[in-house]
Amino acid sequence: MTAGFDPHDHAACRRAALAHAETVCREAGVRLTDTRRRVLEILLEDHRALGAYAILDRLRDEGLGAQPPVAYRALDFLVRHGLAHRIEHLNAFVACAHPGRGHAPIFLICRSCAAVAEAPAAPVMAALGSAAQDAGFAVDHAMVEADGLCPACQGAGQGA
Amino acid sequence: MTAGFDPHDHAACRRAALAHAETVCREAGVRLTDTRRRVLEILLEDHRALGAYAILDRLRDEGLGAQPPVAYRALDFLVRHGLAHRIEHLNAFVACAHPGRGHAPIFLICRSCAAVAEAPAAPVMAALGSAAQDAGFAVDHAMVEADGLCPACQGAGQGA
DNA sequence: CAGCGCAATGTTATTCTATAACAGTTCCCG
DNA sequence: CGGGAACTGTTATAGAATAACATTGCGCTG
Repeated sequence: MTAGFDPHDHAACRRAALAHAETVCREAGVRLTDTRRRVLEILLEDHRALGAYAILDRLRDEGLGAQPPVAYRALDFLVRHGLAHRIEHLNAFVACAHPGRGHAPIFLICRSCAAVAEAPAAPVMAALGSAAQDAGFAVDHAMVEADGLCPACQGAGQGA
Repeated sequence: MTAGFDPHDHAACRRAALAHAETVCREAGVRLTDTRRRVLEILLEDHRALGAYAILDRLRDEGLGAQPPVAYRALDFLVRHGLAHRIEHLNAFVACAHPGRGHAPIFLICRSCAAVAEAPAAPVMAALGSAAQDAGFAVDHAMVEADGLCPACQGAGQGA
């Protein structure tokens, strides 16, 4: 169940993610404020990574705040609650693509169209855990990001 | 053969890495200039990630150049030739810990002492490749970085 | 050896990313 | 209604990276 590249009903996908966010926040006793919700909505527009400043520009256009901390605080919140993920390689953020699963996902990042998919992490994490154990290393958090080409961009013969 | 955490003859380790760098450059027909060599030496001082600006400070102290591009160009060169790696999660760089093997390694990063080890990548990459294939994604380059505690810091009961 | 061309360096300036610090506001709970 | 915690607004600054352009060094080829 890789989430991201497959065609799907994206309007439903967004609605579900937003509803899930409401639930998560209610259960955690935290507030999904206007700015936070709006940042999530912006990230949910498509399965693509956005930089904090790109998001900030959008917020500014909408009169929701013009300073970097506004965007960063909302993004930190979303990441903390598993509603979005940070893509280290891009210094950017994506909405979580499969609400409901507690996870440390692995990311497939298309270098042509910038789409980001989340793939099943378990086998990779197992292999990583085993390598770490051999080294006597205790893993807290693993980051797995693959650069490459998504199915659509392979078909289009993209090189960049 | 995880490289990094185990105690070892580090002087020999550095010498070998430097000799390897000479070879690689000679074979590739590129020049290991003063700045490039010096940056590699600085990275080789220990198995730890250094930011570009930390390296730049060292270069400045030694009169080898004071502007960011000096450090970035040398680092790009080293990374391009497999003599150093970029740690995305830290926006930092480490010397390659096992010269000679063509590789896309996986990194184990101690959050207490900042040591970085390279662990065998094959099983992790295999699992990742399989997940990518299921998604129809063509992987160019995979980044795997695990945060946690190295053996020494676990023993010391570190929390930060 | 002259001169061409490429690789590498030096430098200025700028952009992008991220956070510290502090003042003010809102909201919930008792 | 009062107190505290969470949230927002804003200023300022730190940190990471690159664009752009002038200059120098080096090797090759004619």
